[in-house]
Amino acid sequence: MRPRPHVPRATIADVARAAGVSATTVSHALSGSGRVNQVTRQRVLDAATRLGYRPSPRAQALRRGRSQALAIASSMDVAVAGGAAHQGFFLELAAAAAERAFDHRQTMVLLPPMGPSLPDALPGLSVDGVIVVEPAEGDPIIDRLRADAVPFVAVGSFPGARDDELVIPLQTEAVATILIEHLVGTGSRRPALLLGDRDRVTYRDAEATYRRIAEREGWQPIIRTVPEADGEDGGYAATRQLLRDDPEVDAVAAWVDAFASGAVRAAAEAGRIPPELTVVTRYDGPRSRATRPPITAVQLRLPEAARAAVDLLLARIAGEPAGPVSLPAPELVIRESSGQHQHDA
Amino acid sequence: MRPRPHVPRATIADVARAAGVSATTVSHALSGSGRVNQVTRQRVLDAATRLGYRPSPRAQALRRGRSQALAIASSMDVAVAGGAAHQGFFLELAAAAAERAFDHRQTMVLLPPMGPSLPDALPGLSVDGVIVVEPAEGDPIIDRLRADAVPFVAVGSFPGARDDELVIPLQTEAVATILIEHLVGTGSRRPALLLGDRDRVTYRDAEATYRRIAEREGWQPIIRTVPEADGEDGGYAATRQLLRDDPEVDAVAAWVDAFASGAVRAAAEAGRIPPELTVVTRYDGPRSRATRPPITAVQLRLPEAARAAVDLLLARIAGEPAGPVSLPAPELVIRESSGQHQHDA
DNA sequence: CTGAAAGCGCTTACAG
DNA sequence: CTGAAAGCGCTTACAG
Repeated sequence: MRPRPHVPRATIADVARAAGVSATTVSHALSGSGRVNQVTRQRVLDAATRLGYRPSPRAQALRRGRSQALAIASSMDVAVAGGAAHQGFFLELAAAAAERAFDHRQTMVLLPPMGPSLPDALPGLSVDGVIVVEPAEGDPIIDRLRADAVPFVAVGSFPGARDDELVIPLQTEAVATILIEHLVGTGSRRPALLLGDRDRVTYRDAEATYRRIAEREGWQPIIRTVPEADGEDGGYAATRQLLRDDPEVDAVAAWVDAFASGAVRAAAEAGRIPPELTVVTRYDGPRSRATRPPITAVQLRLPEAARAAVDLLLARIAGEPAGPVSLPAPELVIRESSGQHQHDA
Repeated sequence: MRPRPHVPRATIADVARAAGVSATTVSHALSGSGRVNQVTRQRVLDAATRLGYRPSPRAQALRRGRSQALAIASSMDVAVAGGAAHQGFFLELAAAAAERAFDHRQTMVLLPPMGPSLPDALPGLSVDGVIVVEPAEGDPIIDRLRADAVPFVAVGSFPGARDDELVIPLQTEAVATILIEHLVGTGSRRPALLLGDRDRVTYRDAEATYRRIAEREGWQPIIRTVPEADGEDGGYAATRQLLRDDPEVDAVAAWVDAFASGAVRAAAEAGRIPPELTVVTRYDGPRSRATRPPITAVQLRLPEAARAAVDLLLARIAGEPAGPVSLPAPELVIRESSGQHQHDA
């Protein structure tokens, strides 16, 4: 029972010797490829079991040119995607993607949040494809992947995507509409929009939707840009300034959840609590729930998106055509940061 | 500028040819090992740059017998560690571990939460070592790792750990003491303890600490066991039963955060809200913060633990002696689920 | 300082 | 049905 420690793993040659056949036959018998006599096959199987043989994944990877591994990377700055809390959007996707990959007998490599050395590290990875979360315009990760011709799929559309590149849309237009219409519904007359300073499709869609509805409602558009790298503090600073510049502002749609936490803090400091000033954000995650008061946000269906990303990427790697992706519709989750308005209405 | 697509990656042979030297010399020049003439080295470097050469990680892995990859696995059941939310304890560790691994030029494989097929998949992984989160008695992951002689480090002590096995203690005694003494401080006279149904060191320590303090305080020990696989619903059911059996119970220390959410729900249903019935849990994570009311818990210093785990594991793989690990002390985070008592006291 | 050769452990035409 | 041989792309004694 007790396996001998420090004994090197059995190789295919060991099994071949034990079964009295060639390595070729062992390979065929174990993989099911090629014709092998039933009796021979059984002999090989027995020998393999007896020796506790497991094909070396390293050798298989080299020989096949496949690592049976995928990676997932976020192109968001650490302050937004990682940082102290290490929770949220990216990890929710990563966990679901890892599970799905495992079901496909693939491994999922968790890459750290975007930093200067991340793109350079990509070519050294032993993976067959990469999932890129919300790439931006001129994303260095995308550039690198393209240059090295490694298959990838983006979660979230991105500016400059080519026709043959795979994208799982995060329905950002629908999400933006839900959120901004919610502001309309809560009676806001002067809502501001807080976006990150990169060119991302989610920001574009948010802005377009906001402007469209603003025009319809007769709002004067108020849009501020926050450096993504500043995270929560950036949202705080921008909101503080906003409220000083224009005390009439009665709502803040902070697109990034970290910004929203900062916005809530700045609002509280200015004595502007929920019924008087509403804060909403795009992603309903640990952060929107943990902030006091909790922040109204949208259920984005990230696990479904992650699973679709894995399936699509694997199909692409295998050279198979990929079917169209359809995700369940996003849903508004009303929390205290705007719930009061709701009741007032 | 624009790299040609579909052109296969340059190999060491291509570089050798371009530089007019042997592959051996290319290898030496690039790795810095062995003596290589400065002029020759430069020629090699130039050729490598020109061709965009990157050593194949697959070939290096096979040749060196190292994959430059680690994996992280949770031995907790899916209902506790993963499930719908996909957040929490395990992911907080995984994210910090991935960052640290990256700093060491290693890759981190995110394994899905424990399930029947997980242990069997282990030998097929191309990794040099594994981080196992909170193993239990007879843990199948540990068994497998031992059998295959793959280096591992446990985050959290575990029953049956051998002398030469690496462990990052999660200071469970200190944590248990902080939590139970907090119940004393809030004036609880009849606190119950909710543990999972596996044999884990954290449960052992919690129970021992609880019994010790109970004796000192003259409490009658009330301990219930919940199937880990039942997650939040298990905590709910156990607490409901508990309150029916003994309406005098005035506090529940639910060791697993999922149980604690269930406990809060059951308490609310029974009309027993915070000042009257306190709930505390071990891990201060997204779950304890997101539950209404938020739950008093302990800041466990998981990122520090994850970093120590990576460092230790890498040292072990390299055959280096590993220094002793010391983590910052855990700290109580008082939230509404017990905060009122605090004020009453 | 430089290179020919072996070998890491497989898989896959190819031949018999 | 079975096996000898080549080769995936490196690194590392070893020899010169």
